[in-house]
Amino acid sequence: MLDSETKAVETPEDHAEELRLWLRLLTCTTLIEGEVRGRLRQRFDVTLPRFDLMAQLDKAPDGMTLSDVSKRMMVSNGNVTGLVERLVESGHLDRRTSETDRRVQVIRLTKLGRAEFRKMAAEHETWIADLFADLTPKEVRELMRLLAKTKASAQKSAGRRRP
Amino acid sequence: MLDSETKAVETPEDHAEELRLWLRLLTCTTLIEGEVRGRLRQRFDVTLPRFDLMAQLDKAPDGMTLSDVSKRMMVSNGNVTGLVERLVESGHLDRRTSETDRRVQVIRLTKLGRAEFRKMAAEHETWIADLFADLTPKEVRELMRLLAKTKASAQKSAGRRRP
DNA sequence: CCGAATTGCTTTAAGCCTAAAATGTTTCCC
DNA sequence: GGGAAACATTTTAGGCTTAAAGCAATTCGG
Repeated sequence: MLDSETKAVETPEDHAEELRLWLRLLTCTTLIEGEVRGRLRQRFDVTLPRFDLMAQLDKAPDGMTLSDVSKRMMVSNGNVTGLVERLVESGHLDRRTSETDRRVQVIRLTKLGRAEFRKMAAEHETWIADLFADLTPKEVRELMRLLAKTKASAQKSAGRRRP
Repeated sequence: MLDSETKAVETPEDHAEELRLWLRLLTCTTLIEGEVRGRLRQRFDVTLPRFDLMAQLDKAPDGMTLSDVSKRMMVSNGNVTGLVERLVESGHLDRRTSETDRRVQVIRLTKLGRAEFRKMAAEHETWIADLFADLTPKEVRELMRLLAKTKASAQKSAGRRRP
């Protein structure tokens, strides 16, 4: 029975490499996220989730539904409800019920919201550039490619479990 | 004054590439994290933060202080306090005050905690392997390298602001 | 020594986040 | 048309998370 040697049938497979990769990916994200969170708070007294939500809306001049936002931000529906509530309260968002479908809420940035967001976004972009400053343009491109592939792989795997 | 043309002094620099890279990094992490969180809950009825904390302790048979855990997990002190409280309550952790420094709390996995963690970790490793399954070994290595560089770059940048 | 930092941890207040159940609305299809 | 299924959002209950303030214990500099 040479097969058992060549095929390593019973060997519990070693996935330590992938595990380390995942931990490193998580570390990078946590590190950068924490840095951005702190700067947003100090410079603009705004939370990261609020900034993220405004970033979504800035790309959609005609507004978005709560479901759209929820999918884009990859957070739960209930989460968006609360986030929007606070941003409407502070005058950054405008929210109205759709006239064609009364289930749907459409939200937009107010003039104030847009102005404040643009100011923050400009600075935010320089922070990100600085955080990634040691990567060469080529490395940035390669990282983009590998992360795109990672995303596709993860989506496929997630889909297999919950189709 | 040809300088202004050749040097592009006033051009606001374009960092769109880095920004897209950051968003992609964040997407990958959020995607995988959400998947792992859901599986841990469904299979073992445990939360991701609890699993992460136990993972730290599994690597430290002699226990760790709360500060150590806080640094390793990159979360706030107060966060660890609450997390540990609940895990001691459920019998997974043992906590005692250091005899040489009465400020310090040393925590360890209990026998139960270790047994349960090992069971979860084994399965967890296969999930991660599956999520990254479409990457070749070479791509995994390259991604590791680029993320290491990213981490170093981000740490340097963070250090510049808060030394 | 002894007071002043520093360190390790906890508390507090506020906000973020999820899963699951509930509510109201629309669509589908017989 | 009318009930069932699907959909969009909100509510609920519980847990996570942070920044900042507070409390003890230790260390450090004079």
